[in-house]
Amino acid sequence: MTVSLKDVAERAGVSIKTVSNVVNNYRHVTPAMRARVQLAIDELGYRPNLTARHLRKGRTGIIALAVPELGNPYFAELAGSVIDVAAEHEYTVLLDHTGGRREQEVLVSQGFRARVIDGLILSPIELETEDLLGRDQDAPLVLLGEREYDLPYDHIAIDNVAAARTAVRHLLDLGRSTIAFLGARTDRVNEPSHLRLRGWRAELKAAGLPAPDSLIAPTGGWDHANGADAMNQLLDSGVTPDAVFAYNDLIAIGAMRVLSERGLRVPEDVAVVGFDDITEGRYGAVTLTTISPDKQTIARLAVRSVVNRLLGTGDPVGNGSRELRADFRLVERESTLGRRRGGH
Amino acid sequence: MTVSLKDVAERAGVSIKTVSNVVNNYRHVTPAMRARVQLAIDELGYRPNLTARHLRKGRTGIIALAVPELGNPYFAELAGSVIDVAAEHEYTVLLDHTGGRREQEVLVSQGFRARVIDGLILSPIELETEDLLGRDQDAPLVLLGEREYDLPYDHIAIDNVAAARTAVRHLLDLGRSTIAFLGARTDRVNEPSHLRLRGWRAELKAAGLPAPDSLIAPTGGWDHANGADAMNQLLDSGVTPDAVFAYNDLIAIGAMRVLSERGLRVPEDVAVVGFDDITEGRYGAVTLTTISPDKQTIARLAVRSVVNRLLGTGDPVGNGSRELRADFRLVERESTLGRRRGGH
DNA sequence: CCCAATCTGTACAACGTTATATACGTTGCG
DNA sequence: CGCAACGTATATAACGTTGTACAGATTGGG
Repeated sequence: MTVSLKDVAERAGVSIKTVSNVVNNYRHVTPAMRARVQLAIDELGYRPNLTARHLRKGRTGIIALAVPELGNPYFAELAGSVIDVAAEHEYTVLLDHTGGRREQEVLVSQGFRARVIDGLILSPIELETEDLLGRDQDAPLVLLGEREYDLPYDHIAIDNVAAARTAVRHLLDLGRSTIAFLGARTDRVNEPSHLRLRGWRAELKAAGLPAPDSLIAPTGGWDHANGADAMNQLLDSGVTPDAVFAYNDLIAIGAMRVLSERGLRVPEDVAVVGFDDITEGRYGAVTLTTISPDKQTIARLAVRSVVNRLLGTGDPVGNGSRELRADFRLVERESTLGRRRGGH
Repeated sequence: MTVSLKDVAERAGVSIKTVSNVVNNYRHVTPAMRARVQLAIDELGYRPNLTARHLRKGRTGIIALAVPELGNPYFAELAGSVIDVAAEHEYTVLLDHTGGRREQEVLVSQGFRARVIDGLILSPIELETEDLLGRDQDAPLVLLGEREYDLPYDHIAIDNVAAARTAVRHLLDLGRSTIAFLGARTDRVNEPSHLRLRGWRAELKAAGLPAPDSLIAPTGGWDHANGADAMNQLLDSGVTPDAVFAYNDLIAIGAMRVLSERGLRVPEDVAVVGFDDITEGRYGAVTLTTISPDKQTIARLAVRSVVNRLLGTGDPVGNGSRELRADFRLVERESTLGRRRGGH
């Protein structure tokens, strides 16, 4: 059923290796010979067995991408970009999601279906530095996102502190002064690593405003429901901010729903800024002002980092870690500016 | 660096095959021997090379899932489910997206990184029957979604006609009579395969109402922007429906945004029903009534179909095609019922 | 106590590919 | 003309695993 090099070789009356040479476009093959072999290949419909090739070469041509949750459009969109960029480099993407659970993240970082992948792009949530210390995988690892590690792996992210400050500044410029933060981590010890929260604090301080904990609404997760819960909790606690900066767009949108339910207008009563720039934010009843990370660049940097390490090119210091930065920009929409007259 | 059966065998002072037997839990291995080998395995930190195993066994343990667009939350959520179910069966998922382009779909169906995958789950948009006729892949193929093919492959979907009729009936029950359809295909010849449109027509007819083409708004794609465009086009054409049934949730949400921009209230002026039940629909200013397909079941059926054919179990007629149906239900929310008093 | 049946472990080949070394022609140059 | 240098194709050995066939050890029944 399945046709191998051997079959083609027999048909063309040459050796197996010659067929292999033709398939791999090696030099030192006469055009006549090439044509003859190619004919046999076409006639038999030969296609290389990648498993065998990879066993021999020690590479599989597959890189894994592990994100917390595919249901979060940010990660789904990012995954789409990674798949496309990987394809440009002739790599295929094996996708996994960790649910943001440390246990799963460790599992993935340690081996992930051992040795079937050449490299790994991981977007961790709960993973800790020590989880990666004992890693003896030869497959290159690239880390994505907000977390910071002092480890010899490339890390790709936007400048989260600067981005958060930009968002808060935008709200300050609009004359808001009581700016809540929605979506802080509560389950981790090293809260300092929460860069967006740090940016929120820094910008408020720079403006001479207080940044009390009462304005911080923690969440257990990062989706609509968590945003709604956090907003309710904040309002129930007696605090009524005139602006909200959310950890991500899903939380922001969940919060906006609650504001609407409680009769508060966005942005007149409460202005809202999110983070991620997912498509969803562009089509609500009130479109969402948000920080837009350059997902294309993030995907490109991540794939390139893995591929370069595999090829041994690029960074001469093969083991050093690098901080690779992607751009971001503030996209101003109705949740802070209000709806422009004239409709569409 | 990488430790193989050979290394373990040398350390334990046994043959390679004995180590293999231990690894694979074969019977006829004395407990003493098993312990001795296991010790060596642990000491050296041996882990099987899956590439080699798969070359030998002819299976890779990887199934591919190809969806039109990961940016569409429906497919992202479905992909998440497929990954989970596949993991239960000890399969890993390789993910690709086709952009809904026929060319890509054909490519994927024909080989997709030839021979590296054991099976394929494909959700086609533009693919035609003849594209699959010449398929000589041995990897089992399962088709997902609305399209109908007369081909020897399992097909998994909900009853789209019935679902569409349920949605339209809901609108009729609310007293609406001018019900538009948003998101018809215009670029295909065999429009008859558009089951949701068929259901819309059938239910209107059953109610003794006309189903004129003027109430059908075609779209070029299936996202928010297409829905917004279609809604604008429909209203610009002078038609003002009192209800809209959209091909999917993204189109419905895009349409709702336009309705709001044009000063039409949902549901008072125009009631809206979507299709897919994506999370996004639960958190807008007006939550979306929608048809909710059982994604879990779809994922389960799809993976099982592939796995069963690989194992040769299940369906005794190995070549026959089967129509596997998943359930759906109508989820009634504010876009048809209005917002309940009392807020949250 | 012997022979057959069973249990335990081993040697070898194979999966399909590519790398290495080599054989055999051709050229090219002094 | 002779020898080096090169271009072209081949045979053989891996990559790491598992299936097959078999050898040696153990057991059981008569």
